[in-house]
Amino acid sequence: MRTRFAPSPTGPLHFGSVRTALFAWLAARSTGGQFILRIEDTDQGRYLEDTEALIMETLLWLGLSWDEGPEVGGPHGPYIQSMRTDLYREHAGLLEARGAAYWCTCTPERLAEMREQQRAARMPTRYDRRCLSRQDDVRKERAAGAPAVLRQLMPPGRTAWDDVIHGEISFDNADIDDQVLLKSDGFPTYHLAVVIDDHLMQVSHVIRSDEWIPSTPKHLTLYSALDWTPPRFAHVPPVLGEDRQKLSKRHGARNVLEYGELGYLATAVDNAMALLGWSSGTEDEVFTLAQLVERFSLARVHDSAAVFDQKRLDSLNGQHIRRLSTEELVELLEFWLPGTSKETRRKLVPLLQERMVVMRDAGTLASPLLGDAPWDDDVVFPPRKVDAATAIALLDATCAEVSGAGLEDITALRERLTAFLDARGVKARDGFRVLYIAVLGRAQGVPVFDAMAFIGAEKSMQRLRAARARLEL
RNA sequence: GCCCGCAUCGUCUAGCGGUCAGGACACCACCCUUUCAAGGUGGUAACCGGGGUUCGACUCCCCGUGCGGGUACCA
Repeated sequence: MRTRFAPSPTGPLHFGSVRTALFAWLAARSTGGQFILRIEDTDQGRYLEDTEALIMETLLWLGLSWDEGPEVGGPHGPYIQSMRTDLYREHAGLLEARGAAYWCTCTPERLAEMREQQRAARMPTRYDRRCLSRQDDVRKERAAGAPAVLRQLMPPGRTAWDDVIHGEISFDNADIDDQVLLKSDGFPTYHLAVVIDDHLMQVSHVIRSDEWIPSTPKHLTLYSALDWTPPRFAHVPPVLGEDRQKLSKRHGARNVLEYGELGYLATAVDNAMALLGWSSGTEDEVFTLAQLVERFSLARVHDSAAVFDQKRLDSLNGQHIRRLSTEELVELLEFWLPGTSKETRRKLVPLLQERMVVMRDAGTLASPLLGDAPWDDDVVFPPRKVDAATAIALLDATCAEVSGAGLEDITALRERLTAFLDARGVKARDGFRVLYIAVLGRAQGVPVFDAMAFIGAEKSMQRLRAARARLEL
């Protein structure tokens, strides 16, 4: 199977567009085929500087490498449409010679007016083929330098195909417009370019977003006029935002790369995207990219739109973090806990791993251990169910224990302090909250005794005494 | 307006004529527990509506409704 992802460089990639890329990539990889990246920059007006680089960076971050495309090249290049204009013009000429396309000199103004009238008459809006019946005049106008476009001549009949996702879909050709193939600036439209490129690049399965369904008959007609065997089409449903609107740039859809900056693992993002419209058929849902390759099949891709759920991503990210080996996490943490040694991170991992939702959480969790533990002003101290006298006694007892027995055996330390609280009729869960606040500056976080062992006896006692001082005021 | 697609818990989904309609996220409760998490157990929660077809419809067909998309010299 040969698939491709063909984005236009009009902005960063969001969850919806990357999901389509993931499916195309997975389809190719899971069948031992090739994945092609092609940049569709035929619209000069919407082109946005630097987005090719952004697109490639995004795909690479997610682990979606391409076999053919920009940078890596390939046997069917170039893989940037603006560098293939000769190819498009050549085939456009062929189409014209075969009577499958004709020139049109209608002005945008006339076209707009025509559509307005059709709409007012409750008719479908389509080009009325005025120029088709006056081709001699059109030829003269073009010779005189009049701007013109090449239009596809939609033949009568019906066009149908067996969509991989949707099954049989068919259109009455009469409902389909004579699509512009070559714009007056000489550039091809998407419709011409996509057909030529997919064929020349030997794409076997066109996996693209649902929104292309209405133009597929145009493409199929082109394949037929060119005497080419069309590829299979797989139109994947859209990804919707919480507002049930299709994810789009103007709708605040986030640049996928931002998830990385927020501390999401690429593999978790891949996993979350795959689950939007695909399911394994088993009850397993947590997969790495490699595991997705093993299980993926286009046949199990859904045909209805999916609403993106951030909570689900969070959950998946936490699960992927927990599945990391200590060494893997130690590596990854280097970026999130700058300035720490590998040894330090190794000691931290057991305390952090099961508490992180995103990598960024490591910083929050570890900060009281790596630096100061600023007091959280919202915290109630002493905490509920513990009076000041008990809190002071506990703090003193802890200090005495630490200076005496040290922090070698925190299990024994905990047991002695539990007994201490017991004797005073205070539940350990309530009493120890005092220690959490004293040591971490807040009521929750990594386990206190581990925290004390980490920062050492000296610093621990300092914090315990500082907390005690607050109670005496 | 015209054309096309889609429709199961709040969300992602399993289901492919006969199921107590299953799982996950979220939510709630309990257990575990030095906090918070994690983990465990249990719970609340769904087949858009109406007609058919059939002994039997979530599953098939039709209509309606809703949502999404297309209707550009944008992709």
